[in-house]
Amino acid sequence: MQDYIKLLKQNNLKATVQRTAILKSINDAGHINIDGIYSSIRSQYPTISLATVYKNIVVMLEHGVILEVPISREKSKYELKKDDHIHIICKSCGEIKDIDLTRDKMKLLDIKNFNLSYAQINLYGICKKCQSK
Amino acid sequence: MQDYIKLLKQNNLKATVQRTAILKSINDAGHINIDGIYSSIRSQYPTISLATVYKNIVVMLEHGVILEVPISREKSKYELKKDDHIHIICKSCGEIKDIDLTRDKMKLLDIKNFNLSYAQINLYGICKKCQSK
DNA sequence: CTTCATGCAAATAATTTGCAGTAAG
DNA sequence: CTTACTGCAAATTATTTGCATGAAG
Repeated sequence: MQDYIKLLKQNNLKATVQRTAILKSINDAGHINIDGIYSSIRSQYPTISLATVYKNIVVMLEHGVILEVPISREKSKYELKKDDHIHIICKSCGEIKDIDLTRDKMKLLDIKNFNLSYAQINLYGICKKCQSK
Repeated sequence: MQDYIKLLKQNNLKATVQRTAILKSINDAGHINIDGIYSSIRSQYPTISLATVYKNIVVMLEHGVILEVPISREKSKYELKKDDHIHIICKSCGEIKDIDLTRDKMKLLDIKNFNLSYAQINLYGICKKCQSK
């Protein structure tokens, strides 16, 4: 829990009990959507409001504490910010597994056991035109 | 237009004027969200309803005619189904450019001119557990 | 003909906002 | 203290649904 407080302060955010609970929920799940976060926290903090979860997701995204994982035909999930990695997303159960991009030992087994139907590779940044604005 | 009719019939869908208009709108734009489709079609077919656009996006996704491009912090865009490719997405203007995965001549210039901040690589398929269900 | 799609209006779901009270630093 | 966060309720936005009519095959 101390780690989450540090993480928030490092990113210029007040460390409230709601925020640390959200980060814990995300970290425990790995990848989880808004409703999942809300219901997982409610058991511990029955008074937390859904609006608070929404507001904090926005602010933590803006401050780079978490990342959104937008998923075809589903509500976005969220993860703690970490090194670049590939998501393998099961279209049946929705489970998401991370494949780290450590060049020397990419987990080929996980990919081999996965019946791949399609890839979605998005690179985010600033295009040439916008760079010169 | 004839092409869109063929495309729809090949995928066991009735070729209505609304559907071909949606496909044309998507193809013209490359990548476009629901509202963009709706407003681009309205000038030609003022009577089309937003509900029809929604319904047809769903059915054309299910039949594999189009693909959803879910985007962090924005409404999903849609594209015609085509060979695998990478999206480079400008976080400033939202423009999406395709990078074809033709191994021999990947458009490196486009990537070089792009100020990359992060990559999002999602592989969709069926995980081992679900395969044996 | 028969089946399925359309457009409208209404229903539901998802997300955002305003504001008074409260906690963090 | 001062600023910013929370929770609630209300507002807004996004998406889905039901149904009578109309178009496609």
